[in-house]
Amino acid sequence: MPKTGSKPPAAPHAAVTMRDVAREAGVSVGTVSRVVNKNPAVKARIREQVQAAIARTGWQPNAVAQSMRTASTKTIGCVLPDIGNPLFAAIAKSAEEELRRHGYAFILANSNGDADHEMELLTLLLQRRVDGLLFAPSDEYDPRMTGIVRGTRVPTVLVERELPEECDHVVSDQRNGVRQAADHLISLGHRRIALVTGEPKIRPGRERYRGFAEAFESAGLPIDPALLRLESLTVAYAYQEVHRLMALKEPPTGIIMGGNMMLTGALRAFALKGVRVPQDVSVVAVGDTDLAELASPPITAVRWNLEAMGREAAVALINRVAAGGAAAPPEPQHVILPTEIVLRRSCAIKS
Amino acid sequence: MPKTGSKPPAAPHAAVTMRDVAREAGVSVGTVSRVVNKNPAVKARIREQVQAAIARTGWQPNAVAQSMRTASTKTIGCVLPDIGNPLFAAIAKSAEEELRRHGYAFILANSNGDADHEMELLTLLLQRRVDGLLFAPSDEYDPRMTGIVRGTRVPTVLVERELPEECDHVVSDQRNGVRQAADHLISLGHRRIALVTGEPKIRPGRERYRGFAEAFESAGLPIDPALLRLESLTVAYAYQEVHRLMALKEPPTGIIMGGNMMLTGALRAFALKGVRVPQDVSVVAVGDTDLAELASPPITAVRWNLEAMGREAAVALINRVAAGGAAAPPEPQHVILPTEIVLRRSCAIKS
DNA sequence: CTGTTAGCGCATTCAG
DNA sequence: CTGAATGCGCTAACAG
Repeated sequence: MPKTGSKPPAAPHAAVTMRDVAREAGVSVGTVSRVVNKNPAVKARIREQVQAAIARTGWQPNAVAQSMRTASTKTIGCVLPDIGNPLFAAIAKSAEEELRRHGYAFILANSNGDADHEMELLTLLLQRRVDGLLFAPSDEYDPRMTGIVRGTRVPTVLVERELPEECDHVVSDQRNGVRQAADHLISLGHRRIALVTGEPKIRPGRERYRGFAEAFESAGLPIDPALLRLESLTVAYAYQEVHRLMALKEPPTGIIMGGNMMLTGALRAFALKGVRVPQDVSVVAVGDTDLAELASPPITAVRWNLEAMGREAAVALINRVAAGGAAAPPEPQHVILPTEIVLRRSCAIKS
Repeated sequence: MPKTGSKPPAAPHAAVTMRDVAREAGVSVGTVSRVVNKNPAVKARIREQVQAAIARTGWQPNAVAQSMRTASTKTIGCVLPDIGNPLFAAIAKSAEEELRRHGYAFILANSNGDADHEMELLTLLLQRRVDGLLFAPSDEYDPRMTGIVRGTRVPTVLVERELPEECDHVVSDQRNGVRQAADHLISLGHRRIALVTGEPKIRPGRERYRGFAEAFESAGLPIDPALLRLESLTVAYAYQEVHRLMALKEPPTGIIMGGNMMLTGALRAFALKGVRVPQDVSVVAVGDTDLAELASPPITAVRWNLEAMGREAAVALINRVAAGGAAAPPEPQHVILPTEIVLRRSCAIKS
């Protein structure tokens, strides 16, 4: 078979490399590299030759080799408790979008709120040399976690969590949100108000309780500790504790569900027991969802901009990474997104 | 200052490498590599020395270099339409979990159902040399997409999509699900039944219509084309079309919302117009959600195991990747997960 | 303006 | 059983 002008498109898929392109174009690998990296110091004619050769060979740059050489992976690692929670799904989605617009890939991992597992994930991501970390730790006081975050040179941005001395963070103003929720119920005449939310080991747990306490304090009212359920953010916990709360001799007349998933548990408990909202109990959800909007009655809820959280976190990360430890402000940057309360029909005047 | 036995933990963070560990342990890099890779042909004593040196230096293997050398990234790329949709969030979550258990990292990207964007994402992931692809294309007939999938050597598993000749896939039996939904409404005496779902360019759109048609055919009933709305899976489309449907001179007496997000749109439309379920219209949702369960009345829904979808897809991928083009069955493997209908209180007998 | 070359950090021959 | 040497694919000096 006589040799024709152009070779077949490389061997049966023996991973075509830059060298193949160079040979095909009759130039050196350095020149191919320059064309790829848009170095302007390449003559137009040569550039075209190279581009043609790239097209002919079907070569695609090997990002692994590029990372090896440049010590930058253009990859962000993201560790969240649970992407199945619409809250984190929304944050991950908008963060991923913003990051990709800037050329970063997005490695996602779920910790399930398990600190041990979380350590493994962080280690894994660091070994993969991610350029930055988007992170919502399960326990802000875990010394292993703080050790890693402090020890690494990889820029880290926290979402809905804080390590104020160490990291940038993007959080929502849960304190004010719950404060408004409690104020609202108090203004309706409620005095026995329950708060069910997560532990103080993460920021939302602390801030929600704080907002709750502020509302009572400024109203000159005492908090009944029997109505505080501060142990978990899960649906199951919400279900169980609402159930118990409503079985009290003196049940609360108002309940604040301090967690995105928790309204589900509360509504399940109400359905089971035939509790009517708002006749039997007034409810405020923290975290607005389809369910809050479309339940009967629609549930008053505290909301904030999740899409902005992800985006802001991504922007913060990009700034840090781009600054490369250089021009970046040495002090951690903290952004706090506002919350607002959406009044619906789940809260009645205390009779 | 006299030299003490152990050096300071490397320079102020000059990325410690295997070479540093080797020097510290007084062995060669080859030996360090063997220890790390658990090569048994290393004397216990040396192994311990090396491990001590690793601990002392704080060295972490550089996964980028490993990938470069081994031509395997232990990374799976995942392109889904929208991680904000709980359906895909659940799939991504369980897939990620299974993959990580097998040592794979998980790069996630949202296509937003945009085919152009999708091409870029695929290209990006391929350049990053992912070991496999978990993918839900926006349009099964897009020739650019099929070209890439066919052309690459990277194993690809589709979820809720099919390219039966090219790829493994994991899908749910939407045809049967909608068939059951329609059968149910028909058995209740309904004849004017609307179906609102997505386009036939992706499997769920095709299969849902097929199940719908089967039910009518086997009941010997005609389909009124005016009640078919087959153009999109979005909340906005659901809202708009339900609105229009209920404004018809002869509105449907039953509606099947053929898409996970679509019940939200339907309930919004009902709320706005004061349409009562099931007095004014009976409703079946395809895709079970908190909203379907907890709405008033609770909505009859078709459901399937999302967690299994993600897991099965991950397993299929792992098998392909591990087989490395070798022992894997050459024919694509197809798994179809069953659906079931959950009867609730949203469907009434046609008066 | 383009070619040549030296590594990036590691796994893996091949010697010894 | 361990050390030395090679190269994965690419970028960035440096020469010319």
